[in-house]
Amino acid sequence: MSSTSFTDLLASSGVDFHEEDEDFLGGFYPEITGLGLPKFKTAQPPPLPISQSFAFSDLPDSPLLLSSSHALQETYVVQDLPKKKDPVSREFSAHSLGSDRQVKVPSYMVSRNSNDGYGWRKYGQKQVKKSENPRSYFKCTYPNCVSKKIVETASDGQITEIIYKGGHNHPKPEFTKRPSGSTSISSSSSSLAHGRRMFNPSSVVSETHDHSENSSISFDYSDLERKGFKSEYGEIDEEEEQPVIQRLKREGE
DNA sequence: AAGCTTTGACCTATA
DNA sequence: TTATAGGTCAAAGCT
Repeated sequence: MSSTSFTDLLASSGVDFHEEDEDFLGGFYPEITGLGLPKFKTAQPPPLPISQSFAFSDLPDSPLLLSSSHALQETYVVQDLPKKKDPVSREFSAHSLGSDRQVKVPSYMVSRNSNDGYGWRKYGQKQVKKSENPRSYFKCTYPNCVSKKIVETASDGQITEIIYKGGHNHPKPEFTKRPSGSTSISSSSSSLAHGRRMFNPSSVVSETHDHSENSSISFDYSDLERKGFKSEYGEIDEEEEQPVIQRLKREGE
């Protein structure tokens, strides 16, 4: 348990990226809140193109997480392991066990462009002290959507951490507004139109610190899952993520 | 022309 | 109360 890999977590959760997308949606219960800290095999990020394949939408729905009265701020973290220290452990002890809910997975579970199916607009970048890498701040471009994410990238372009804040109040757009995109984000958007696997923490909840919002959590999630997830998952473009996932599965064996 | 990124300045929370 | 760090704004330029 102490050395549970992310793949192990998935496996132990009955999750199969390939064949059980629906189960994955509803059955992914990462053991991050009490027992050991998931130790992902992130010692060295693979040099291959990162694929946004991890459906974060599952994480917040975990009863394990939501059962906690401390399910407050919606924050998900996707992080790659830095050189030495073990930020996963740090972060988990600092957040997952506390009031914040942060979930970390290897960066190779996330596309280089943080392609999660939504349109994001960068509104800022900052070099923070706690990390050697600059953070980029993104907002969801969907009208009235307050969802945000913070992406930390290493100098080599590798995403080392992604933090999601707030929730989308809308389903994942089928198409983005810039199919001809010229930037990294936009180019990622072009693949969004292919209906990639959604990465949608927000459809689950909106950013709130109010416990009463938990009611909306289940509502949003179930609603979206019924109406949108299945159809979206049904047309997943696995061109990138499958190899990654297979790799993960192999590593986890 | 619209929408995006960049980037320095400003605002705010926290110790 | 103040210093610092993190987060956001908004103008300018780019695609």
